[in-house]
Amino acid sequence: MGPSSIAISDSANFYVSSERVFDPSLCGVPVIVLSNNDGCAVARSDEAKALGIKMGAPVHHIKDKIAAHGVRVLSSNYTLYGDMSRRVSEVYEDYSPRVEVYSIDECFLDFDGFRDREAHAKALVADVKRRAGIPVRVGIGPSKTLAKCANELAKKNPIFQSVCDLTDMSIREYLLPRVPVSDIWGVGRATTCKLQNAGVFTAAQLRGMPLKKARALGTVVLERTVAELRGEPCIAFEDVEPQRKGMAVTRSSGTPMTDFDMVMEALTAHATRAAEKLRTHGLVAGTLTAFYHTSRFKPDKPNHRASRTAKLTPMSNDTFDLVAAARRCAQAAWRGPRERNQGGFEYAKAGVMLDDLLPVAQRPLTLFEPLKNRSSELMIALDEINGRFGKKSLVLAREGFKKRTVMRQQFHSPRYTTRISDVPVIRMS
DNA sequence: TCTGGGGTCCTAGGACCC
DNA sequence: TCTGGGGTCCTAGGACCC
Repeated sequence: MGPSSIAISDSANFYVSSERVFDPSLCGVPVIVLSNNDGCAVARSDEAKALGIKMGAPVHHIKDKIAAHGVRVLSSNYTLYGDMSRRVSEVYEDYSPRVEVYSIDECFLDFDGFRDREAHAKALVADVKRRAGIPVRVGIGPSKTLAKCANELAKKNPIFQSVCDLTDMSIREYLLPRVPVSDIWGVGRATTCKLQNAGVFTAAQLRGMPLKKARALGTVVLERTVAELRGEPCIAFEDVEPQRKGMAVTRSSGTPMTDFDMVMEALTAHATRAAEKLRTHGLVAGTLTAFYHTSRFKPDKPNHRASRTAKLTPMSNDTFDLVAAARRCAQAAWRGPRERNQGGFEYAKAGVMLDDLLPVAQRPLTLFEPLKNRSSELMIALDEINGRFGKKSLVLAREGFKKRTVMRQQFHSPRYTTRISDVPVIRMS
């Protein structure tokens, strides 16, 4: 049985807010945080949003704005954000018996049984600000979708002072006609278009759509959304983390990859990282897919997308196994003889995806497998060395020694919370 | 010059089987 | 001459999310 009152708390401009905790000079001024490779803006402060900087805007498209308004630009610092996320959810634990971590900056909270939900939420908002330094907003409702609607309303209307409660029917009657369908959780661009063509523009109108019609127009997902808008919860509260099904490590390359060895260096780095991720989660993978492709933003240049899948038998989380599989895939998909790139392709992105994941303990043994796995000790040593001396201290030679595959991260802030050497020295006088 | 990365779920359609 | 129907499993691709 799920809770009959659900809250969702989300952090405002989470990456920017995290940076501001440790660098107050970022407060009150426009700030953006960039994606990997410093490619585009993935987080913006309110001031940056006010300048018209859009989510996902390529940096080179907005460089005039950045210069003209003195926008502060930061590379993403996921170590910091991950740690701040943990601090915020620790506060949530004090305000709800059940917390579902939904994303790095959002948690669902079981809000059942609190006498004054709004006061409780406001206390939570103040406490997160005090203990973690992060501003959050809370939406409350009888289903996840209505809680999300409430959260949207709290975000967009300062009048709510960071908390909006849609549990009450009469309040829903007043507010749902004011929520556009495009703002509803689970309704994206394609569905918005279909709904509008059918004359459905608001959350209240969508709520009134017959379930069968919703299913025909969309899928079972839209049907669930309609039910949830009516206050009938269909999406479970998941406070135990479900077994993950796949994982991926993919990157755009700073410079175009023009020969097999360059592609293979990137794939080696990604397969290595993927194997590390598997080991941290105590998992093995049964399938590996390697891909590489040219840039979709250069339609005038020769275009090629390559992707191959290999079975990992036995299932594995060993760096050498994964790199070998990635190599087989890359080679099978390579156009022309290895030494030559016959199409003159400039590959812009490469990645490794893993599927059929299983906890190590449940790994099926194969007939000819040695009882003691030689490689696991090697992998433990590898992880320990890289843990102690820093990422990529020890890598496979295949990854290459040249700096060409290193990510561009020009504006990286210090790892304030996880590296003692990064903590700024404060001089007392 | 320079355009992110990592997930989940659903559906349709093909292959295969009896 | 007549040329089924129903089930499962798998995969690719779409849509959506943050």
